[in-house]
Amino acid sequence: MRIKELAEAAGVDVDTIRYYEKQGLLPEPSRQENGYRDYASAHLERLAFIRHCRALEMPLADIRRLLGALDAPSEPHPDVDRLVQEQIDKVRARLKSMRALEKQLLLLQASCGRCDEEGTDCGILKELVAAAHGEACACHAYLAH
Amino acid sequence: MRIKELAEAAGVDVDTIRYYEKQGLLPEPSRQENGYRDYASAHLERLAFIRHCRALEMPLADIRRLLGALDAPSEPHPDVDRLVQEQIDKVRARLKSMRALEKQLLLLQASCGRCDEEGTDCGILKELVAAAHGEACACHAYLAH
DNA sequence: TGAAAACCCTGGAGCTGCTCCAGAGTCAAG
DNA sequence: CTTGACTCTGGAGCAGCTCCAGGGTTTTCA
Repeated sequence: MRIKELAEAAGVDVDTIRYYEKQGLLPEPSRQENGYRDYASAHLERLAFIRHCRALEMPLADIRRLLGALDAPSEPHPDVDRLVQEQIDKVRARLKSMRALEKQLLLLQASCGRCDEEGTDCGILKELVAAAHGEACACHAYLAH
Repeated sequence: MRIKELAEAAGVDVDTIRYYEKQGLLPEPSRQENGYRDYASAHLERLAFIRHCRALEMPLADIRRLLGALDAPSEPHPDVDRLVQEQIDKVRARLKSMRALEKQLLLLQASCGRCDEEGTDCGILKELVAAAHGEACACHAYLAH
């Protein structure tokens, strides 16, 4: 399989494949006589695994560990459980702050008094300035990242 | 005010201030005789505004536009409203995918059969491999970003 | 008084996870 | 035999910072 075939099969960019190889996530494939990379089905499997983990927003470093666990199936891999838990925690923290974010933005939007046409006295800008001034601004408190 | 004072007043890193200056978000302050930056309270105000917008996760380019609107209060600024709306849309899309993410991760976690101690037959890894194989995997469908 | 600590400057590299580009080689179709 | 599609490598670019090296300045305190 040449790189473009693999890319299409996995639904990723050709460059991404080469990037994963450079990062040590995908093993170097054998080469054809002309120097082109020559992939086997094992590569597609591994690439699909990586993409699935990425869809779960795991960082590449974590995926590397999972792959290591996959490669040594008979050894204990206490990391796996923890990685998933950490990922869940990350996602939940992010969810919380995104919900606060949405609320703030909606408030902000509501404060706008049709500034598009009038061109003056924009409620949104006023609100942002006031909020930046601080005392009454809750955002900075609970939007900490 | 020297840069560290400003940084502490706004709760940002000194480097971040210099970065904003380089990016044209913060006007260049005057300099003391020794070449140190010398900030006025207007800088603090502007920096607080920027940080507030960043807390709402607006990209710097959008903030630049808002600042432009602030600097020309008598002119019409039809962008402001739209920027806020776009930001709301972004946040909502992200919320949706994060919720799906959380669900997937919880399913994944539930599939683990105490692999930490046994060291073999990790349900999570099996699940990830199976999911990567594809047919029954919903993640890739609705986690598209 | 003098030394050490803490601050400031600039320019540039590093982080993540790709994506894109230049410049060159290879291969198949018309 | 030319055109177009593919491949290779190495490196730059994106966002939004953060950190570092190598130098100068100011403050502190013994």
